[in-house]
Amino acid sequence: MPLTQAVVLDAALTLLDEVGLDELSTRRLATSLGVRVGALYWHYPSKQALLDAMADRIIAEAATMPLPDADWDDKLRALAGAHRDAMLAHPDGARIIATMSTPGPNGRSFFERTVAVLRETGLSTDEANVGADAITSYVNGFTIEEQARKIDRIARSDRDHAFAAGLAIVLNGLRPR
Amino acid sequence: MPLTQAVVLDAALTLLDEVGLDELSTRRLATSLGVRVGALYWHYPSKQALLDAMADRIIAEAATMPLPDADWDDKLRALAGAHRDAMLAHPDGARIIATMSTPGPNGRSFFERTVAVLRETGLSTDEANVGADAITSYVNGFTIEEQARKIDRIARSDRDHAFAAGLAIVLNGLRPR
DNA sequence: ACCTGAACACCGTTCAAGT
DNA sequence: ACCTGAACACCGTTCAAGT
Repeated sequence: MPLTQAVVLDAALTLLDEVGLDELSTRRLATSLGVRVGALYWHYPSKQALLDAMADRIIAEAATMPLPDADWDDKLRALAGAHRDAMLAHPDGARIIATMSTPGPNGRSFFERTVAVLRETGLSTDEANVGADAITSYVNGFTIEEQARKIDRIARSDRDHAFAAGLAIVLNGLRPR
Repeated sequence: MPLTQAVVLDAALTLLDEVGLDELSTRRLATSLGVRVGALYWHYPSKQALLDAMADRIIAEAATMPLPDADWDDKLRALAGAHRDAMLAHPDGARIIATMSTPGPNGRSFFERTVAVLRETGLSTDEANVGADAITSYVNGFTIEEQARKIDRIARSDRDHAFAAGLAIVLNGLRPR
């Protein structure tokens, strides 16, 4: 059967999990699929386009995760935690998100979910966008640093605690008064 | 005269400014210095080691910038702004910081300056470290996103405003009560 | 429509040998 | 001490030609 975008994408994520981003070459990917390199370019116009698709797939889980029926801050904690977990689920996941050229549909819908929760607290659209930007920037910044430099050097539970403590500061800054 | 680490580093930053990170190869760098590729490996053990040195040089300006004689939040705004400006001063500056394998002396001393300001507000060492982590993560996350995707698509003044608004949320979360 | 074959123009790194 | 020459083992991308 012929290749499809979805098959190439799945193989790319599998290869990422096996070898990491630095070893993820189009040629290795082609070999893993049993085709020649050139074949990939019929399905994706460039390696970056494939990386963009991988990035959007990585946040897909966070974008579709069910929200807890709880207070606004618990909802935001759940969203931010799912965002971080999605990136940590693959080697260099955060770096792939950080380097993507443009956010995909899952990335945008994840962001809109955060905006929606903030609107529930009484924020205007502009204020909610700023708030979602602050949370997203914090999560991305923390997780990129964490995944690039702390993995296997600091225990996961300690990193979870540090993440929660910083998030608490951001959420505290968003608390309605 | 023979090459030195400093000369190689300066040439690498110049080349970065000219062609960006994706075109910054050891071979182009060697050509710009008038030597063969192998010569670089006498001064730096790997390209990543050179990128780490570039990262630490990029934050150097923020690490040595004089602090305003003002309130704690104005000091933190000055530090965070200098941090962002330092990364924006070079193409892909934020990406180089995000991808560095380990923070250098300037990066660490910049972080310690942030911690010191937070301690002045009455926070414990642990609390100040969490706070500095939150601010740093926010600045890195915001600037990576900004530099990767918004440069030349959104006016600098609008990006400055968005940055300040998000930072205000983080600082608000750190306000002593 | 989808892929192969083969090329083009590159990479980062190593290391004996030169000076 | 510092660099050259030359190689090793790769890259991403393109595109005529095949099926």
